[in-house]
Amino acid sequence: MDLFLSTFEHRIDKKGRLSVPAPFRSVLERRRDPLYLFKSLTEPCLEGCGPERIGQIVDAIDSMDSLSAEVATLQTMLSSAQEMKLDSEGRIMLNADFMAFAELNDAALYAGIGRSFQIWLPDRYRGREAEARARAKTDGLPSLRLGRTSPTSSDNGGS
Amino acid sequence: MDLFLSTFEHRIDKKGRLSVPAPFRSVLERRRDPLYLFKSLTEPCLEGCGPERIGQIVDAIDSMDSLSAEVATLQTMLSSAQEMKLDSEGRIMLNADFMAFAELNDAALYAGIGRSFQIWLPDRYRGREAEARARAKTDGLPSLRLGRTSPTSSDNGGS
DNA sequence: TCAATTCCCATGATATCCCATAATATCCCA
DNA sequence: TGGGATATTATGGGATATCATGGGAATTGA
Repeated sequence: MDLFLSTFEHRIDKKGRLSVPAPFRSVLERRRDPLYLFKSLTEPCLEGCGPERIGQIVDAIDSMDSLSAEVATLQTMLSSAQEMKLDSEGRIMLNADFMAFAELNDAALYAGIGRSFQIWLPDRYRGREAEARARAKTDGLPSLRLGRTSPTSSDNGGS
Repeated sequence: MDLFLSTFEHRIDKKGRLSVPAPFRSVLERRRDPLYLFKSLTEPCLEGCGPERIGQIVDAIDSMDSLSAEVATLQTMLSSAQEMKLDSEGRIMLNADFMAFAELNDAALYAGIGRSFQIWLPDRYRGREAEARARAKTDGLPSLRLGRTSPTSSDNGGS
């Protein structure tokens, strides 16, 4: 299984070009996948993935009640999605909408989160990371009971 | 079952290279596993493991509510995780983020803890070990509840 | 025609490959 | 069982390849 992992900070040059991290490129190339970007629904960042994740969203919409609010939400994701073409050096160009949405200017931070990755304003990302680590220290780690979905964390700080 | 056990101290050379202890390498080779490192969520050290642990985190994220704080925590783990490529001599290169996080400079201490291992600043590790032994002397041994894998040490004295 | 892309090449920094070496551990055979 | 021979390990250095990045020129599009 090859995944998008680790973080990379890259500059956005005057022409608006941004290198895709080489490890991310090789994941996509190995799968012969194009790269899609879309605006995150919940955070001020962009999300990147291959076609299979886009397909999952499309399938989810097909299987849901077309009148539900959730469908509208997923459609919003799709309508911001865009297939990115890489130049011969492995760079993408972010359109003005993407740049404004994530409030990027001259640098971007890629954060690999497994099957997809995010693109953040570097300082904003680092702030979030610090928060998450502080939370983990006080609240403890999420229990990794694998193969089980138990969002009901009846957690208690029991020593 | 082969496990990561014992401790090893190795130098980090001027190029940032660090040998992986031969016993740890042979565990990974026997399983044909690549090596992953990520920043600990609770301690100033790096954690090393095989792909199955990473896969568990990815799957856990997919099965949880994407807005929960726990997902954010798990994503923080993944975005610091990295597949390490070993050179022909069995060394890894620690990036600047890893070095800074664990406050390493010219030496590192590997501590095998079974299914995974940790990488520490040697002096800091030895301090923790002394504390743990002192605690055991006053508090007694934790009861060994077998059959549980919990990498979390839920409470730790401040530091 | 002008502006915005896309293509192509240049470059410095950095990682990777390959070789060498000293110290230690392991083997082998008397 | 001992002790020399051989392999393994950790470590270092030079040469080479890769990567991120920048800029000029060609191309597109309106």
